[in-house]
Amino acid sequence: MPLPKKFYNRDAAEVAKSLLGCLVVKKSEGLVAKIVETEAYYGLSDPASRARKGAKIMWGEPGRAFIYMVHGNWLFNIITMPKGEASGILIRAVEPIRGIEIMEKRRKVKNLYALTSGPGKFTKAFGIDKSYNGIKVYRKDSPIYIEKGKEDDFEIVESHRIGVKEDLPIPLRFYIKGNKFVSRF
DNA sequence: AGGAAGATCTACT
DNA sequence: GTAGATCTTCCTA
Repeated sequence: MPLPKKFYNRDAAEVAKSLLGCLVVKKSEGLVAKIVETEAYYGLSDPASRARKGAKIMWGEPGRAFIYMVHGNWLFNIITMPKGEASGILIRAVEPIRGIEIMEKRRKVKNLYALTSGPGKFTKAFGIDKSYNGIKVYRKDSPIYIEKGKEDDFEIVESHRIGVKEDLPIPLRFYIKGNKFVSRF
């Protein structure tokens, strides 16, 4: 059961925290991974967000995937908040559950922990590119969707964002404490 | 048409 | 830990 659309219709930081422990599913290849690290991005008031540069990003509809290219890497975002806010969540790292062989083949690395421990690594392992831009992650018939994971017991750690030129003074990065697949500690 | 920038990755010291 | 590579989009001439 994918998470409902209204799940994303909240504050970005709230959604980011709720998303930890949830599963990303790519139906066509049977890939499943657990989300272990996220970052929240706000549109207009956020100096790090590119939403302020171009208006193309303002999809307005929560629960849609937004694919963004930087440094030759695709980054996978999910739009949150009601229309016009242009804010969203970046998936920074996941833990592979199913379809590991496919990911390994695509990534060409032998270290399991290097498979998906980074935004660009995750998209490459899942074979995500621009053609996935705008898909609805709350619909089961989408090529990729998010569903609720088991009620795992874990602690959420908050910290500053990574690699951002100009960060906001508040912590907007969230990850599962002690998880080996987090990109940085 | 050209160039700069950017939420990264990898390899090497 | 740090430098260099790499690629697409957007901005300016």
